[in-house]
Order: sequence, then C-alpha cells, then structure tokens
Amino acid sequence: MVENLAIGEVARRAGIRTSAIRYYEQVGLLPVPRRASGRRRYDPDILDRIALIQFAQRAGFTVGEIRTLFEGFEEGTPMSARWQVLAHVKLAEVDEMMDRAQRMRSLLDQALTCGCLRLEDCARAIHGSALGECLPIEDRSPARE
Amino acid sequence: MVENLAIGEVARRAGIRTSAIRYYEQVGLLPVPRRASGRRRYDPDILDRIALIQFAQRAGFTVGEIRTLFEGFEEGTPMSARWQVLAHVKLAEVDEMMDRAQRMRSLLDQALTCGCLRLEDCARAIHGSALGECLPIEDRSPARE
DNA sequence: ATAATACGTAAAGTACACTTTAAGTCAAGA
DNA sequence: TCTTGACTTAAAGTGTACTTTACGTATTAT
Repeated sequence: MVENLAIGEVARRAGIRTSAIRYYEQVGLLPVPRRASGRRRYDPDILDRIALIQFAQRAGFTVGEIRTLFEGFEEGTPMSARWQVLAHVKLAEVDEMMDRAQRMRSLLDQALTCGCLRLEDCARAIHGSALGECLPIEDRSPARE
Repeated sequence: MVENLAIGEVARRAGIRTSAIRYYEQVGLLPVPRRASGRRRYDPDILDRIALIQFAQRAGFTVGEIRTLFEGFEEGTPMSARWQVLAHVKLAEVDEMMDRAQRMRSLLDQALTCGCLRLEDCARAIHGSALGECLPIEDRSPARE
C-alpha cells in the first residue's frame, strides 16, 4: 500500500513547499485529505492534481481562476468545456501582455537613442514628444479628488 | 508668476493623484519642494520630471530603477549613458516577458484542444505529458525544507 | 463668519501567491 | 529514552506602487 503520502513527500515529489500545499488546500485548490494522528495523508493521485494546478499556473491562471476551473461550473460540465471558457479569456489577456511588452520594447529603443546630457533636458524632451501617449503598463485606479 | 503650483494642480495636470506625488517625493523620485505655510509649492518644470517618470514606468522600470536613473550614477554622467545601462538590462527582461507570454499561449492552445470529461482524467493526462516541463511563469523562491 | 475644500502627516490597507514565524505535538532512529 | 526531524496551527510577513484612512489645519468661496 503506497497509498499514503505524507505532506513532505508530496511536496518533494511535486517540487513545491509543504506550505504551498497547505495554502492550496486552504484556498480550495486541493481537497481536504484524511488524517493519521493529526497529519495529512495523501493518495498518490494528488500529484496529478498538483500537476494540473502547475500547468494552469504556467498558462497564466490565478489561484482564483483555477478554483473556478475546478468548482465554478455546473456539476458535470466536462473539463474541455471549462478550459474553452477560461482559456479564451486568458488568451486575450496574454495577447495584451505581448502588446504591452512590444510597447515597452519601443520605448526602450527610444531610450537607447537618447542623446541628452542633463536630466532636465531629457525630461523636457520626453514631455514634449508624444511618447507619453502610449498605453499604461497596467490599469491604474480610476482616481478622483 | 506662474511659478507656483499647488500639489493638487500638479496632480491634475499630470493625471495622477496627489498621493502619488507625495509618494514619489518620499521615495526620492521627486525633489523636496519649498513650502508656503506648510503646503508644497512646485515650479512648472516638475511636470517634465513627472513625465519622465511616467515614460520610464511605461518602459517597464520600477521605482527603484528610476531612482537609480536619477541618482545611481556618478555625478555628471550624461542621461544618454544612464539610459544605455538601464535600458539594455530592461530589454533583456522584456524579451523574457515576451517568451513567457509565448509559452503561455502554447499552453492555452493545448488547453483548448482538451477533450477530457472529468477533472481527474485531465489531471492525469497533463501529468503524463511533458507539458509540465515548460519554464515557470515567474521566479519562485529557492525553497528548501 | 462659516462651510466646503485642499492640504498636511503617519500608518495601515490593497492584490497576489505564498513563506515565515512561533509555539507546540508526534513519531522514528540511535 | 532521548533527540532529531516532520508535522500541526494561526497569524504575520514579503514585494510593488501606490491608496486609503484618520485626524488635524489652512485656504477659499459664499
């Protein structure tokens, strides 16, 4: 009966910390396991589950989104359908990420052509040019005062 | 004499909050201004300075890096030289960002081809495949236990 | 004169995904 | 048996870039 992994063993095999496993359990990404004298005991298939979590993370999903993947659909909804919904939204976000990176690249290219001596010259030059009109790095709060 | 902007006016013209201005002052991105009965008074060229900060932020620089741009070089180092140093490093980071986004895209494409019904099937499939071997989304702490 | 703003400060809050700490329990090896 | 090491919990800490809060003062408009 190999059906009994301690949390440390699971962590070792998955390549994460025990604290991460407890955290995943806490936020609902991992099921509450049975206990043996207070300690968590896992079936080996917990490793599949963790691998799925890691896959989703690498794909850019947040913990909240992964929880949605697991529990945010009507019972019986196939995984394929769940992925469809979430991956489409995330793909748009990733594309936005790439656009941002692209914009950063052009700004950096501009910076490399800078010929200014003093800080103030550079500031005035940048303020004068329309470079300031590119899209922001990330959403900032609405702001009113 | 237009040479006297209140913090609220600067904020309005720059499109940021007054709290951001105080924060920039606190972390050394903006000079400590003179005061009129306790209130900050700014010369209009503070707006150039803020525009420069915003430019750098859009290019991906952190507050710490912008402070380095301003104060991290030997006095007299031309701005062009400062940008050279910082922009090269940042360009590499941005390229890494784009690679990560690319990897996310392929994972999401994989997710879209998923034909699994149950969560466990999907988990096993992903764990089985080598999909788990892509690079991590971002650096995680070294981890030892 | 009074009320509504704008300003001042210091400290705490925000989001995210965990980690670290503190203090205590339990089990296995020497 | 004793000691080490793995485990338990709840709560606080981490990093980033600000914002929000709480509370007090000064300016401006009516």
